[in-house]
Amino acid sequence: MAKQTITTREKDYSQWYLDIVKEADLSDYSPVRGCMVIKPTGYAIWEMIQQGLDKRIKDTGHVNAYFPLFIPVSFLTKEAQHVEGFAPEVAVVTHHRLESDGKGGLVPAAPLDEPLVVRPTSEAIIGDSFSRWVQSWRDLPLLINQWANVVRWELRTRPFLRTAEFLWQEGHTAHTTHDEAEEETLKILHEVYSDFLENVMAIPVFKGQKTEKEKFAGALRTYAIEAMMQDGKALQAGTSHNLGQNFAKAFEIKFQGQNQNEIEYAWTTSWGVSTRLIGALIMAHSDDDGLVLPPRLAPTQAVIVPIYKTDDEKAATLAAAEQLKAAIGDKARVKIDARDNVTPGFKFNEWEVKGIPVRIEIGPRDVANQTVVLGRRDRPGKEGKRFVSWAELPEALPALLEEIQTALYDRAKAFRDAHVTDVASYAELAAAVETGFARAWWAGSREDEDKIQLELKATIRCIPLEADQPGGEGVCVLTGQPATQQVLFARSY
RNA sequence: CGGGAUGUAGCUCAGUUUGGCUAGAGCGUCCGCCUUGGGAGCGGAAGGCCGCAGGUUCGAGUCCUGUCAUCCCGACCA
Repeated sequence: MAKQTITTREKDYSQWYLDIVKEADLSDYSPVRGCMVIKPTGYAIWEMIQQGLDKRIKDTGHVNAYFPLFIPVSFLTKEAQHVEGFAPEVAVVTHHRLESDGKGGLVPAAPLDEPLVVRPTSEAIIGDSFSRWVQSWRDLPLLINQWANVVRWELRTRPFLRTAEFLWQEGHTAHTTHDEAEEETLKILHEVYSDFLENVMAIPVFKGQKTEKEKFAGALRTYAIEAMMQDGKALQAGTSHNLGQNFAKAFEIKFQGQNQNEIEYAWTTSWGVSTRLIGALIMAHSDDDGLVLPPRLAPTQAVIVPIYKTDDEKAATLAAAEQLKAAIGDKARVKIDARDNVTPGFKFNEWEVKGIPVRIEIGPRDVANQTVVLGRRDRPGKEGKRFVSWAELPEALPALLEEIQTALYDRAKAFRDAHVTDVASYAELAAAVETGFARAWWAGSREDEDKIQLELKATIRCIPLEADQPGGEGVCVLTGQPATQQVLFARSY
């Protein structure tokens, strides 16, 4: 039987998460507090996320570029809301040389004329570039994305969910009108973020608008996708901001219009998702046996484990494995685990902990019968095992992978639906956020939100977009006033 | 930034209460044999500035002072 090295979700959800990260070999701690080493297994998942998003970003007309890591501190002060939001957590570079202190140590020696901020996000430095790139209406829209690392000196960190340094993509665009910027903001939310999470990561998301209290520092409006984790808490998985003309005014992004001599400020947007998505992935699908990867995202979709005793059997099973891998070709991403120094049982467990969607076993009996055993990760034990002939495998495997993909999405969706409660009173709201999301009519103020956060540790995650809004009118869950919109409350990561 | 805990082998930890001979275990690693359909077994070996600095003492992993770091919980977190 498997050694239990992973804390169960029921016993300690937070520890379970940390155990999965460790046992699946996704990341390692670093000598610097809050920073993280992303190990090859974890980085391979990030590369899959990058590929899927990069394609969608380019398909919607954007191009990649790269902007500097360092930002003059004065840039950050140009947009008042922005500086207020980020100042508490920026890392600052103040010197550029180390000299010996005479005792074997090194001390910073040469102060910079102007301190440099290590980017916590790039609206400022990109706004500065945009101010020079945009002169005419012909220069718009300007549709840029960058893949980069950013630093936010967080006080409390957790692997992938919140780290001092993290990897992300940030899109930055400039447009001629408010409506065009708004359209861009929503297009990213739907066609890039939501599409990728639901169809590739198999994570159902709520798409909605942030309240004034929760929106991005400096934005006109913020939209987000919110996912539910298995403990019923919310994780903001991606954001898309309509920045209005706030940053254009702060950074002088101006253009001359088509039919007039007047100079206008551009309308800009920004949007991003990060390595936090790996945290979302873990908490959406994994179980007490380890990581569970949705097939479309899995860097390796199936592992062939040969089983043998004698040299002859070894030769026969390995040859069969190679033959089957070749027959599958590019229909699935398959790896052969030919390691000779660990037992099949060890391999089974290792690939299970690492979340590989399908395991293919080939032993002497299978060679004789021209079959393999397929085991699916989302259904542990005998229940998920079945025999398939060699001839059927190249078709059966991709079909099984798609079946698992759908099953994972359906399972996550069913879980989420079962943990969203419509609430009509404060008592019901308080009870609902203990175990999941609460949907409520809302007409409260920002102060009312603060009060609920203080008392219930829950915030308004979003005001769901039309598709999820019932329309009509109701009664505010807190104030009893007439309300025209519903919101989702939850505790969040 | 507040509260709690921990720093001893690559990893997880025991030993510290009550100072005392050459600092231990399990896992992992290396070598050999044997094994392989759900984390095998036996034998052998390597591996330590006991976080760092100072102090008390005949003697410090253990007591005292200081310091650094990490982890967990909370507050904060576009």
